[in-house]
Amino acid sequence: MLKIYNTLTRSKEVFIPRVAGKVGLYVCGMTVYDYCHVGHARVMVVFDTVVRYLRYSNYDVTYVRNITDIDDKIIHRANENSEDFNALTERFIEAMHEDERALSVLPVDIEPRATTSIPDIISMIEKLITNGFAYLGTNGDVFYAVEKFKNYGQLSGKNLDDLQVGERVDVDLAKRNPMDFVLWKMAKINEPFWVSPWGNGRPGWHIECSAMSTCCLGNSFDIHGGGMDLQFPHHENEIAQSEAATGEKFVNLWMHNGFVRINEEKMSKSLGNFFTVREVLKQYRPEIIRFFILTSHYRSPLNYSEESLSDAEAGLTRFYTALRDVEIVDADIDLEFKTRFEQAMNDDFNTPVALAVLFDVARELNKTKSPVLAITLRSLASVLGLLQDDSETFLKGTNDGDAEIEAQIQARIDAKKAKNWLLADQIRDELKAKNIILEDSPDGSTRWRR
RNA sequence: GGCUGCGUAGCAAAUCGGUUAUGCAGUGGCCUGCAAAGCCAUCUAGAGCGGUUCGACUCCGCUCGCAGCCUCCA
Repeated sequence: MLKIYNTLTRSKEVFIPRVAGKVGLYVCGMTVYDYCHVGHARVMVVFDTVVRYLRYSNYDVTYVRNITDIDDKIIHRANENSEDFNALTERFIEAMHEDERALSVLPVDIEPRATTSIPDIISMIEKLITNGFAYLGTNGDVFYAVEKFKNYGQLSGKNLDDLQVGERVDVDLAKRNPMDFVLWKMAKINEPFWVSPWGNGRPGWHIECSAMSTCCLGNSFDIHGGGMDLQFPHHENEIAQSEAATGEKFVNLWMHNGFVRINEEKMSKSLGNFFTVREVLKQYRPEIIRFFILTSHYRSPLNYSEESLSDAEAGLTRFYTALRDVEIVDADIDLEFKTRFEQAMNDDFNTPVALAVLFDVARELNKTKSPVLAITLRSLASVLGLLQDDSETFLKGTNDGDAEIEAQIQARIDAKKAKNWLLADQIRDELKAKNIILEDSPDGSTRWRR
């Protein structure tokens, strides 16, 4: 029985899909004006793992994750680069897909873009105006009137009266209420625009997600996810928009993942303290990043550090070492470990506990070399998107220079046969200086890893 | 000011009202020419103060500390 923590109720709930056996999942994706950083990688990996586990649990999942390909920052960056905004977003969408593939993130089912959803966005804004939830501001922008929506604040636990409006941001006098937010923004000179009943302009940020999610998944759907920082105002506003437009309950279950931190501080673009996925990939193999992300529960903070990454590498090495030399056969997996793994994942996708179960499998496997345990380890790990590589490939890395290493190892084997321990140890030390670790087998052969 | 969440051993990270989490590192042993890998054993816990309880790291309250949101943010 799968339980998931619902931000809306602040408790773990037994997951019951609207339609038996089917799950509609929408996750707020990236604004594509720069490379993805580790924080974005966390969203991708976490929800990829959620989807993998739901599918493993025999749910028919429709996974939608949008791309925000028009907004102020994109326009700004395109201007900085003297580049067409479409060219800019295309570049970063391609880069994002590359990062995802590297991290073994499976493609989403539907990847709607704001710029190709304009008619849906306009029609939702029209409904909001008709239903009395939106109005034309004095500057020509269309705004959502938050006080018209009686449950405003239900997700974030905020009360309109308690919010310190205007303390750090100037109040826009075009709005009736300072908390009102823009649905349609008039284009300034030289800005990209789309034609609408309210003039040439572009959609506000929040409305695109309401339009795209309901278009792809229906007025009501099962799970909506995203980073913690989107809880307010983004997701709060999505609820207000969608429910005011459709008159139906928008989403049953809200999932929010925790931040990646650096030195106990949120990793973010605005703070400038971020590492892009491709930067980290220069130093660590992609599976290490994925493993690192899954060593922490998705709602907990995840502190990024060199030490955490090398710990992750050590952990993966242990797994791949255990899998080495064991024949992978087609067999039923060990029921006890399978049950423990599922219990962990059923408890709000508790990947740290699931990994602990896999480490227990690895210990047994090391003791017994049982093919059943090997297939158990590999198939359960595949639910987490891990351990699908060949052991030798992982342990040796992809660098070249292997022939030279093999030659030195042969020289050492000869030295060992001659009981020339001094030379044998010298060769081993030389290789160790190049981060090559040797392991002698009882049969006289030697193998190595990086 | 309002609202969230968190505080576990050297590091990372979970579970759980009473029984070994787990990984890395350390220590002792087995194995090895010596190592490495592996196996076995083992040392470091639960911010502080109260309360509930036969018993609390686990539930409740308060204090302190940290992070986040209230502005774009995954």
